[in-house]
Amino acid sequence: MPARASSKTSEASDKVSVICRALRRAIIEQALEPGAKLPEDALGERFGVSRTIARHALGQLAAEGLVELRRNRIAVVATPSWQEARDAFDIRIELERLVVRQLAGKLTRAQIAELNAHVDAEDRARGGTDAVSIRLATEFHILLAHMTNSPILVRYVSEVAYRCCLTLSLYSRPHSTECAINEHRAIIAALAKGDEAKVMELMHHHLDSVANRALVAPTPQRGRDLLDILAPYADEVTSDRVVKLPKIARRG
Amino acid sequence: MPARASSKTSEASDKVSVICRALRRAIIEQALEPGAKLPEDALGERFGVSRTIARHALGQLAAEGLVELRRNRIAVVATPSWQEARDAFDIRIELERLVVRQLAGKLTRAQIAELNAHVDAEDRARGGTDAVSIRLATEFHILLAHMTNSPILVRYVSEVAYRCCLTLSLYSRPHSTECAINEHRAIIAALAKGDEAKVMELMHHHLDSVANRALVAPTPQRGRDLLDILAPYADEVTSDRVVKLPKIARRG
DNA sequence: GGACATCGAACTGCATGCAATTCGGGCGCT
DNA sequence: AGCGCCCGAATTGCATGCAGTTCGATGTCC
Repeated sequence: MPARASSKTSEASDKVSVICRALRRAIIEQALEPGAKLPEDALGERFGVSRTIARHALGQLAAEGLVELRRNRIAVVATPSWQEARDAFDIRIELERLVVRQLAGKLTRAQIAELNAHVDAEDRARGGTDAVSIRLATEFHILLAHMTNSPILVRYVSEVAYRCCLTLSLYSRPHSTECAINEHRAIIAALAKGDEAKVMELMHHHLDSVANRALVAPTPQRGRDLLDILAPYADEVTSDRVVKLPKIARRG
Repeated sequence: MPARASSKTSEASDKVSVICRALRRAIIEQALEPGAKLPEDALGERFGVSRTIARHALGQLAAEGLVELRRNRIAVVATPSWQEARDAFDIRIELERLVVRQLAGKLTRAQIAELNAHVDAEDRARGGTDAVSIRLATEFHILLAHMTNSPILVRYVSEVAYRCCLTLSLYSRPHSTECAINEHRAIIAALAKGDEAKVMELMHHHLDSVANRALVAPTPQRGRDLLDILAPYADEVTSDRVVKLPKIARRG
């Protein structure tokens, strides 16, 4: 039997929403790297809308944490710190445990088939680029969330999964997606079997290992802002004698 | 010792942010009831800004789930369904268990004092209106989240707590806040003692009982839209013979 | 009395324009 | 060369204006 009566949870077809979706996808596929500039004019021109709309879209994405917005400054793709990335994964683990807890033993045959089809797609994409693999893996989790029919859960899982995606492009070493795919299959099996405890454990382990593979160590440097890197050392500077830093390594 | 090095996590001082904060507070204090209309013009005039800014603020609040935005229609304060309210509480329980798990045994004396001071304030407000009590109780949880120094966790806990607040004004019977205050004190004590398992259990029970006190039963009706109420019955109507409803009970 | 059509007011969707701020390259100085 | 300054171009912050849609009161007919 289905987990709950179905209902549509799709996003509106506003121009704003269209731009949001496009940017979101570009970001998680790493077409837009963390730190990439997103000027309102350029976005507006690219999508055939006015700056007002582009601006609104950036506001939405900033609310989701995918974009960083500072007053009077060009918006940039978010560059989460290592700690923020770890926090995001911790939250994600709890949320997705909740997802599979609600879903265990309550999926229809059609839903299980849909999940399997998705993992098949992941399998086929193994030869392609990392970006596509990562996107598909993320979408598997979002697909699961959708099946709870809880719009709020869908929103939070999606957001936090996107954020995790973002961090992968910052801190990840070239990783193998194969074991992740197998873990997806195991989760589907446990869901179908209805073993609630088992599937929660599987999901926990799955996300934890993804996080550990990705967030190898607090080795930022790459893509980090100089000021952030030096922040821990700032306390040692007496405030009346501020060190003027030479302008090197300033990412444009 | 402190849980983590402190950092500021306050919101920007944009005009948009100011309006967001004001509306958020008005909503959770029930000055604005669910379903209340929020025309862009009126907001702009009230806050001394243009419609563009008011519109942007509404977009942000919609992203947080506090406001409902439908194309070409006046924005309204969100009216969550009973099921959505239950979902929000379920998510909240997981998130706040994570909060206290991270915090157990890691609070400074100053932080514990701050928490106690807050609960004292809750105590003093017991004679006042329900709205203020609810707001203070909610802010206790947000204060806890802040102490994790995880901006992401703060954001999610805040959002979901506000949403829960919103549902209280919809489905809650006149409730007693006293036991909730005692539970807050118990949580502080367990945090100070560093009993991780105990505090997670306490938080779980606390939120669950708040939810159960509030969400007494699937008894919508009040403040619900007629169409939503009748949605479950819609399946029984053949689509070529749509029943035209008389225009009653249309909330303005 | 109650359902329906109609029309003006109200409101939203969006683009554009102007002021204020930031960015970045070139110039002069050491 | 290296560093700081300055100024024009680029960019954001915000208000306003116009077109299209919705809302609701009124009048009309049954």
